[in-house]
Amino acid sequence: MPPSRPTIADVAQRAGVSIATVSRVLNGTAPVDTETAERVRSAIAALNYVPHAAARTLASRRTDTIGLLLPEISGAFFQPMLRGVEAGVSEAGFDLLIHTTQSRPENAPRRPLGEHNTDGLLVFTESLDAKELTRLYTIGFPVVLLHQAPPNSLNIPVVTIENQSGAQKIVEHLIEVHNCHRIVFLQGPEGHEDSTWREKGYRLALKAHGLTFDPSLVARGAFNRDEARATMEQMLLDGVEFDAVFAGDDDAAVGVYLALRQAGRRIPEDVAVAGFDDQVFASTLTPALTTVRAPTEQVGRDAVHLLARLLKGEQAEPRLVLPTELVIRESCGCRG
Amino acid sequence: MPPSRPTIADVAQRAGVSIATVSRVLNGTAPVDTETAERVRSAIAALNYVPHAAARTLASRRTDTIGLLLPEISGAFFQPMLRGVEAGVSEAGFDLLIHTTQSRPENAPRRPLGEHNTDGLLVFTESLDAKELTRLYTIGFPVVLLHQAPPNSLNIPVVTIENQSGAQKIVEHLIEVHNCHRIVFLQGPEGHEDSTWREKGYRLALKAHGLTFDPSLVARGAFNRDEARATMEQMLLDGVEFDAVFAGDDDAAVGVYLALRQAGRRIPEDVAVAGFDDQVFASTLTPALTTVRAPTEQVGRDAVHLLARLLKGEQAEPRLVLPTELVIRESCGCRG
DNA sequence: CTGAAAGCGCTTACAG
DNA sequence: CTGAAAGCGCTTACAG
Repeated sequence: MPPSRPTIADVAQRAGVSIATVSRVLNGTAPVDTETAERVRSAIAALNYVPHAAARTLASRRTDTIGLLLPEISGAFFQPMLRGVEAGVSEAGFDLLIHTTQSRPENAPRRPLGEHNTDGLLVFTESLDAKELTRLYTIGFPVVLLHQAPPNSLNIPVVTIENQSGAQKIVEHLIEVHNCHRIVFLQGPEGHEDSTWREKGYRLALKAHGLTFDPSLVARGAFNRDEARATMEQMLLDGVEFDAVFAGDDDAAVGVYLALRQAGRRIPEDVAVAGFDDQVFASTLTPALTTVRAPTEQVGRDAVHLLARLLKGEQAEPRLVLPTELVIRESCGCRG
Repeated sequence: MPPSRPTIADVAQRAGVSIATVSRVLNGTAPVDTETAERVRSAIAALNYVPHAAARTLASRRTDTIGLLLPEISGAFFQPMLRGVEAGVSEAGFDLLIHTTQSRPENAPRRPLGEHNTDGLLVFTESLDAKELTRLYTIGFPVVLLHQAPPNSLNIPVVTIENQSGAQKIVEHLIEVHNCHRIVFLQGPEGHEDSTWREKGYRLALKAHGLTFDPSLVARGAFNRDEARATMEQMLLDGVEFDAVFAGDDDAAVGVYLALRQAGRRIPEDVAVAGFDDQVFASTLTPALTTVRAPTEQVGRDAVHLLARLLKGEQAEPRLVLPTELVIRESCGCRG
């Protein structure tokens, strides 16, 4: 950077004051004579001076920035969450920096987001390992977890949704209203907590209606269209019998639609289908998808506010569980 | 952070070496005795030491991080671009930090992403003002612009797409194949360069076929579903006559669909409709949308590689214009 | 191969 | 209200 940027010393010199004074007018951290302050301000303007954030961070140990760690950013699921986080961050007066874990180069142990460049972190499921989470906890760095309980029962706050009761309700709808008895459940990715809870809800619903759990009806859909489609095709090939599919989430439900359609099974006449999330596209599918609405945008917003409270040193609830809601459309057999 | 993190001095002390040596094994910047290095490495492991990036940045003036500046992140349009950027960044061995302009708190002149925490910046249309762009250029900071020419004819590289010829081709298709004569054009947001070029293409197509340009057929769709819908409804109310709509982009095309449907106009029988981008949903609309495919993911990927070359001090082309392609489906009147 | 020391650009007690 | 100076945690010539 040859012409290079001006430093606080350049400003101080031009204004004929010490760098301490420049720092004070910059941050409003101590009273400065009006006239002096004016001189400093015009020096700043004349030089087009912008403070060097890394230096500021190093000296002050504050960044006014919140970090968001996600596995990926391009999934439709993350859109509402990002919207909520952006809104929350803006309301709370912070800056937002986002990093997606998926884009990490292999075996590069760098930490693009952490205590060195943020005041606190929002961490979505699977995007930080237990070791790093423990390290952050140990040094007292503020973290809020999204859709994931803390490892080793660390006391890290969590914002998540009512997965279990949502799942239970939708499966019970399938059983009670549509008389389904052999209901497939498609699990999410390995170790994904949302999936674990939804499976519990699924099992509870079966149990509540005296249906026995059949392991051959459970398989991995990975919350992913293509994987769910492949799994469904395999079950069809294997001749597994079923009259409904609870796809785990809406993305997987789309894969189920594709597989069933290709196999000539009608939805909902031959097979009822249900999703989870109520993503934007759910209502535009044919038939419109019956699903569970997850307040994903609110999760993002609430997580930011919770973190903001932590940053102020205030007390914060250790666990926020946002309610989900049944959305009955047509894929279960009801009429829109 | 009371228990606080260990520093390089702690590691040095524990390993019985100087901090310079620790730095060397950390960065592999100079040969270190195997045994010494081993001692240092175990000290690092024992203390769970992680270098403080702000300090490292301040001292070394490198971050190994690329910044991406976007107006927003939750639009469907940005998904492929983000995917491309993530892939490119990962291939090039950098970290990625994303900031959305939209989330900036009002009148807070902070710079969440800049020369202090990144080695270079990818800047999408409208997300950085001319003044800041000029400042970055002046200090020699590497920047690549996306879908936007540099202000004040600064020599900043650009990656964009063939907007004009794409637009011209699709409008000519409407004229030549479907005999449309009164074609509405919906402009993008104020000052949006993609829109300017697409409008030029639209006008060229009219001109090439001897159709006169009618200002009453041009209105703002803002590349936005709801705004396009409202605009379309107003035109319908005003009794403007037209036999086709080139919506500016696919999002706006959805708004056009909604407005036309509500007014009882059939697509394509009464009105032909065309979009731009070929977003994921374009093929699933009813009728399937005729549009122009924009290589948005490739734009993201190429921009990263261009920036990476800049960072190595290599020469880079000042302007990369990726080709677009006509995608004929049903909304123009062709049969799928 | 290794260390002492200067320096990166700021903030913040401490004096005055 | 203002300045001199220490310090934030690193990297990197410079010596040896």
